[in-house]
Amino acid sequence: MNERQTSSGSREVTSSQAEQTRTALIRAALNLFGQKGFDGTSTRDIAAAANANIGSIAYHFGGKEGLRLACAGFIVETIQRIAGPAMAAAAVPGEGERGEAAAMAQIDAILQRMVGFIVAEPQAGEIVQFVLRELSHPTAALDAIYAGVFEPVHRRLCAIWAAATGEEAEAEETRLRVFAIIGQVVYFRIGREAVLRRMGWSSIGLTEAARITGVITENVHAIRGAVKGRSS
Amino acid sequence: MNERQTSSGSREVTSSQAEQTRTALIRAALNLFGQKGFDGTSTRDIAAAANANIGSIAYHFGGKEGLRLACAGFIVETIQRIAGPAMAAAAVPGEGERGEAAAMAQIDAILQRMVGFIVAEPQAGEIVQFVLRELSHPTAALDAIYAGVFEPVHRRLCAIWAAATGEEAEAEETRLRVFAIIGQVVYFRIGREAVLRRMGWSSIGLTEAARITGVITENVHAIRGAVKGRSS
DNA sequence: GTCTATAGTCGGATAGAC
DNA sequence: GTCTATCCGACTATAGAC
Repeated sequence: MNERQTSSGSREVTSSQAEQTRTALIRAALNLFGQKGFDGTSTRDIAAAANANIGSIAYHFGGKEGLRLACAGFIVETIQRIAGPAMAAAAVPGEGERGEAAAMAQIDAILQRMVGFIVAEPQAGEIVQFVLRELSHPTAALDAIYAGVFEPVHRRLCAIWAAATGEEAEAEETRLRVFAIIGQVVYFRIGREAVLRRMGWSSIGLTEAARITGVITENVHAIRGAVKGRSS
Repeated sequence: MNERQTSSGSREVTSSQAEQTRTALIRAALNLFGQKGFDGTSTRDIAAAANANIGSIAYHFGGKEGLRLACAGFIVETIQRIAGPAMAAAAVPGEGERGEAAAMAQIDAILQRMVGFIVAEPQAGEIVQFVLRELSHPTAALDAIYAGVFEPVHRRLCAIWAAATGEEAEAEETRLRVFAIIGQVVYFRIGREAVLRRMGWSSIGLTEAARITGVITENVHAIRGAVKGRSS
């Protein structure tokens, strides 16, 4: 019932019963929202999946809507934890031939990670689905995700692309170009069902992801070559 | 709008009262399903938007689920009516330098139309949204759309791409490449909300669509150059 | 063919016991 | 903090009047 921290020494890692229920609810909700949509998911299902009771949703999040917002926060944290270090570590290289080559190498690495996470990672499915739904019907949850993920990642990619091509990082053309590159990756998740049928694949695992990465990488290098060649 | 034809001779295109209600329901449903999702839309709303009564849905389509399937059929008809002639008229050119150039010209034209329709056309919004939802959670409606739209269009594009590059039309690489190209276009609809915010646009109209088309066209030409250059 | 009334189900929220 | 019982509203589907 009333769980109290024993006063003996170090506190547990704040995984109180309350916190456990909270995260269990978020994970269950994220999973179900991604799978069946916000409207298609009942709070009863969420509570059942989280092994919690219905009332706890209202208690912890104020209601279903609050739970959605909490999911957005969880997504931002997750992505920042996964992609944050990789992005930050990849300092934008200086100018010159060597810098450009280094920038392209970074892009290659990022593309591979993006395909791996967005397209092939089964665990990411729920996150991607959730975000896609928010994109087509924005709520307050999208604001958090845009500010915490979309904007910084896109800005970062623009900077690296600029370093790889000599273009202006925040030029309209650069921003559009980066969107087009992201689109190549993302479509393999969104159109996954069509891709599977057309390719005769039963799923997108490591093998298939490698094929996709190969094609996209080749495309991006070709585009970079054209952009660079244009200015000289 | 709708031709009022007496049922003398011509097909069932006659707009009897029943047929009128039917199509009004489909259009309303497509709009609302695309906007708020299948689960998020009530039959009451659909009936109200179509100026029909609730019972008529059961009468004409057997229920909400049947209405979804009818929407899929409507989408297939619409797309085939719009894109069908353009696709069919564009016969795959022969081989040789001239044929390849002609194929690229066709691709340019198709890209422009695709961006115009998918990204900028406000009327297409509901169709695109509906299809996206089906893609992420396939029902019987997707089967109809895949067979009637996705498969033929993608196959056609592969053939044209093959004519433009000398590659094999049904090679795994070609199919993936075409998906990547489509992805560049589609993302500007899916990620529209993110694009708008990042670009500082308030909507995607003719001006913005032209910018997008410009970038994507340049990308595709660059990719084609790389693929062609590789084999020689 | 169209409309109304109603049956039957399910969802979100909440009050109150523990 | 957690759980149960319950209210109220909204939904789909259907039967039957017109």
